[in-house]
Amino acid sequence: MDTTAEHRAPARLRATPSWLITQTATHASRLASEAFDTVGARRYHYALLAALEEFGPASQAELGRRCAIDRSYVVEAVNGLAENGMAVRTPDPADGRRNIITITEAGERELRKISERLAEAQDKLLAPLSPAEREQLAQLMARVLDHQTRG
Amino acid sequence: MDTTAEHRAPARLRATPSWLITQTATHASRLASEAFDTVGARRYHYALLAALEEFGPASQAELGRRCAIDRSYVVEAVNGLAENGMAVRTPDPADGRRNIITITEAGERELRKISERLAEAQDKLLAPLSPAEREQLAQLMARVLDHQTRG
DNA sequence: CCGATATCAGTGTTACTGACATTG
DNA sequence: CCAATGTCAGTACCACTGATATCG
Repeated sequence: MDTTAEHRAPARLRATPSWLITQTATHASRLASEAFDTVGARRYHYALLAALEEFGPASQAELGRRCAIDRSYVVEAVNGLAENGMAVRTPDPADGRRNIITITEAGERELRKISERLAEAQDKLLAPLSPAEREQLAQLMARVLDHQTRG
Repeated sequence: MDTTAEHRAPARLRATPSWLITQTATHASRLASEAFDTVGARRYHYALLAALEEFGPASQAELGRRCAIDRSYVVEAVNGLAENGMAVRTPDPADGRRNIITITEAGERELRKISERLAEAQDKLLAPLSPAEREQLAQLMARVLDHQTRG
């Protein structure tokens, strides 16, 4: 975007939390994408691998629920992971509808590699905030998110 | 999305600010879109009308810079506004490259109407936060945003 | 028959890229 | 010649919808 904002945004926008959030999210996404690119990964790789590592093998539907990714998109995401040998998809012998997705060692290595790069991106994103302020922001955001997903 | 998260998201995700932000932004966008829909408006209507009202007539390039909308998208956005009689596009007599966009009275009425609906959406989004916490969140976000846009 | 699952086809929004002609 | 502007064509990511087949 060539929108190098040497001007100030309208006060109405700056006073609208949803605008601040979506705008900040754009920068967050760009920085995260750059981090993913350095290891040839995608956004959903990180999410799915994190879920598989933390909770163990899971069905695609459960992965979608965990990571807030739509079922239809989980299909493509798992395809990508399987093609790159980061996860394995096998039918569930106990339930003919399900697939069981399992993370591989390569997937676990990839997850750690992505995490390092992503941490650098977080640092760039939150550069102007102190550690305490970063924590505060994360807490507030998590509460808003919990309310939207659970409440 | 049918991802009714009765499960908890992976700790790695919840510890990643960019994930929290983009996730929250998804909900913010949805709530804002619903608000826009009630008055038949779009996201960029609000942004452009707000800039036109606050700073007066402007070129498309300047509107893009103010609102952080790409030039190529401003074209379509202004088309939409002009078709609905909310703004007028005239060539700049002083600079043959530029158009001058001016808000109409209908546009100003529309802006106020959108603002009301949008305020309700903010309330739904930030429901779990106290007024002080909402202010805190806005401040933190604005600082992050300023750092990303100004450098 | 109902509900969940995996899959696929398709839509809509929006950020972004690259190209182009025109003008300063 | 270079920079800015408006415009257009096209890409990519992702949320979301709806349909379908299968299975419990």
